[in-house]
This record gives sequence, C-alpha cells and structure tokens, in this order.
Amino acid sequence: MTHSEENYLKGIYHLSKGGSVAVATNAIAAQMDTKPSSVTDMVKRLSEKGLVDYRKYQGVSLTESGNRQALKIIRKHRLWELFLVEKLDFKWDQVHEIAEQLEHIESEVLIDRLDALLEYPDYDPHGDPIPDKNGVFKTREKKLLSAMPVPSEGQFVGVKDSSATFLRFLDRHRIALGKKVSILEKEEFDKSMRIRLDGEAFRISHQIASNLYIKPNNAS
Amino acid sequence: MTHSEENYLKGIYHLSKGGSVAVATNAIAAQMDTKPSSVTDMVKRLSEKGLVDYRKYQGVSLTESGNRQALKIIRKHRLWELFLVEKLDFKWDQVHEIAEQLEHIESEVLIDRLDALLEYPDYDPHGDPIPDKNGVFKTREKKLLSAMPVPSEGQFVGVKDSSATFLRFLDRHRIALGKKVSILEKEEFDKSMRIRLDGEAFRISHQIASNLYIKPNNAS
DNA sequence: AATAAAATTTAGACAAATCTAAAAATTTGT
DNA sequence: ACAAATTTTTAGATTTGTCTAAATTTTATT
Repeated sequence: MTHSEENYLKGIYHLSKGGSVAVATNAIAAQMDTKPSSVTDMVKRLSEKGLVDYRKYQGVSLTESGNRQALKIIRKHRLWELFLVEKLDFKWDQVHEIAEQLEHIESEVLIDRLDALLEYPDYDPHGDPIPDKNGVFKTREKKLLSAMPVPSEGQFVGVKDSSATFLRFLDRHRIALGKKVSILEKEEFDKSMRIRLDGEAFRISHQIASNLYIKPNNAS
Repeated sequence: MTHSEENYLKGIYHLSKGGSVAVATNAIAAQMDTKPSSVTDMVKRLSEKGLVDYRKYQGVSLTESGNRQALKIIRKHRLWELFLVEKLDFKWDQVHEIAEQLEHIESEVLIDRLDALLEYPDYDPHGDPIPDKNGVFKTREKKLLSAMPVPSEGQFVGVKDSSATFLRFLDRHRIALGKKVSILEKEEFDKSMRIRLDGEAFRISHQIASNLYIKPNNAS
C-alpha cells in the first residue's frame, strides 16, 4: 500500500466513525484536503484492491480488510504520538505532524516493540484509544462537556478537536487530561459554562465545551 | 526533497567516499539498483536543484549543499539504527531496512531529541560514525583486518559489509565490535588468517578479514 | 588513428497521484 | 413531478520516477 492509499483508508475510517456507514465523495475530499475528482480516482483503486466497497454515486465504505488496514495505521499513529510525548518530551500539540509521517513506516516488529516499550498503553496523548495488535481497543463512557448536566462532576478524558491551537489554549487554561472538573452552571443565551478546576472556577465558551470529552462521575 | 532524491544523494555520497570525487552514472545505477537512464534523469533534477555538479558524460559530484543534505540523511539513518538497537532491542542485522524508512522522516527537533535520548553517540551499531547537527563526525584510525601486520593486536571497530548475512555470520563466530583480537598468522596461499578472540584461536577466510575493521593497538 | 566496446544520454512510454473543466447523475425545492 | 442546485464522475493534462530501445559519446584496442 502507498502512503496515499493509507491516508485515504484512515480518512474514510474516521468519517464513517469506524463503522461501515457509506461516506460521500465530497466528505472525503474535504477530509483529505483534495478535489472530489481525485477522490473518485483513488476510491476506484482502493475498490480494485478490495479495501473499500464502492458503487458510483452511492458513496464508499470500508471492507473488512480495509477496516483492518485502517486500524493498523491508526494504531501506529497513536503509538508513535505517545512515544514522542513519553520518551522524547514532546508536547501534545507537537506530535501530530510527525506521527503522520511515522505511521507509514512498515514493520510489524517495530510497532510491537514500541508497544512493549510503552507498556501496552490504552490511550494516546489526546485520549484516543490505541487499537491492539488485533485491532481491538478500549471504549469508555464519555460525553462532550457541553452535553454534561448541571451540576455534575467528571474528569477530562479526551479532545474532539486536536489542533495545535486548541491544545495550546487548553494548556494556557491548565486544562489537562486526567484532571477533575465540576460543572457549575450553563448560560442559556450563549451556552457558555462555568466550571471548577483545581479549586478555581471560571467560564468557558460553548466552542470550547463542545470539543472536550468528559468521563462523568458515576456517583453524581 | 523527495525520498528518491534523498536516496540518490546518500548513494552518491557513499560512492564518492564523502568527497567531491566524480561518480559514474553506471556506478550510481548499480548502487541504487536501478537503470543508468533513470540515473541520468534524476541527476538532471538534482543538478537543477543545485545539489550535484553534473556535466554530460563526465560523472556527478555533490555540491556543498548536496553534501550537507547527504550528511543529514546519514545522521538520521545512523541515529535511528542505534535507537532500534539500544531502545527497542533489535539486533544489528535487523535495523538497516527499518532505518532506510525512518531516515526520511522530516523533523529537525525529532532528530535532536533522539540524539539527546541516545546521549549524543559517536558511532552506530556497525561502527560507522554519526555526524552531529553540523555534519561533523569523529574519525579514528582503522584498518581492514586483512591489512593488519602479523603478529599484531587490535580491537574490532566496524564492518565494511553490513549485510544481514555477514553480520549473522559474525554473531555465530562471537565476533563483536569492541572485542580485542590478536592476529597470529596469515596464509600466503589463500590469504586466510589465524586470529585469537576470547582466548580462543581460529582461522578466518580472506573474504571475512577484508570486511572487518580493526583499530590497531598503538603499543604493538 | 580507426574501429570496436563500453558507458551514457535521449526519446518515448507507463503508472501513480493529482488537477481543471465539462458531462452526467442525484437530490432538493417548490 | 420537474427544474434547479448539488454532487459525482469522466476526460484529458501534469509531475515524478521509472523503464526499454535507440542514438550518441567516450574509452579501449589493435
């Protein structure tokens, strides 16, 4: 498989939410930052290789085999991201671009060794689950902060937007995965929320709240 | 720069022994396992980018800029090889192919961090010097085992042939970099040699002796 | 120095991945 | 349901890196 083919599989996987939902040509083009005509071309190639199911004008979905490949690439990407943070002291906003390159390195052993070095981790630096050798990954209850009831409590477990800009914003506000958070109130008008973090209460916009995943406290 | 361009620069660097000696099209084709006509094509592209000096039918040499680039790629290759051996428990015969891929990852920071993690090493697992950030590397006195006087003593410091086959042969004979060796005798007829290693004497063929680098003992 | 051999380059072709512009199919709105 | 808008595909072109076969240049031989 070429790098480009791998990138398309990963893109289609994300758009179809890992499932077998059919994805539109235009959606793929947007995701891959390319033109719809290029997508049509590539999708035909992937279809010939048995990696996607494709019927003209009807959208694309991953085959069993395509799904397996996509999960392999995602596994590699997330392991490399964690490696960069854990072993090379990168910040969580600096790892994506490098992992985009590293995910295409071909070597099963390499990835297994990396997995071992990192002690078989379940989640990457952004809280996304890392598939194991067989493509199986942990799922956990999580809600967008914006969807949490008021009042309630929970813990940051992931980000929906993982752009460097957003991640650095979170750093500046001391918001980090693993931290406890209390949801204090929600403003009807602009959907902004007041939350308490590290004993300090402050307000965050809906934009922010709708890009942060929380694991709700069962007790609440 | 594309992967292919990088590979050509590296190939030309090796053939010209790091110097500015002109290299023949056919030699490059052999090194890169490709056709001479493909080399001509690529060399023209590299020439337009100012990475090589090229005059039709007269061979190719690296420019200042081309040399700098080549050293960067070699630095990356060797650091990754050492990383694989030191941190991921690979054997020295398993790292080349993976490093061939990893050497093309683009990120200055990544390589600097890797360099730091490995504590700024001078040599890779095959005894080849690792250029620093500025392309500067250590040189040390070394001779082919086949060129050592009889009797004499020294220490294994490198391999000329670093094919997996040869490296595994060395493993089976307990020959490893850093070990002391005594050269006992040399057979006129077939140039085979008797050497002592770990207190045990044995015979090795000229083929082997001419692919092993020794640092001679100054005292002898 | 002429010719044969070897090395190198050119010409033309191909596959991968992309693009633009135009055509075709599907979906939407009334 | 039918026209308009949108989406998707096709056709044809471009770039990179490669190839084969033919032409050209250089080198070696007599």
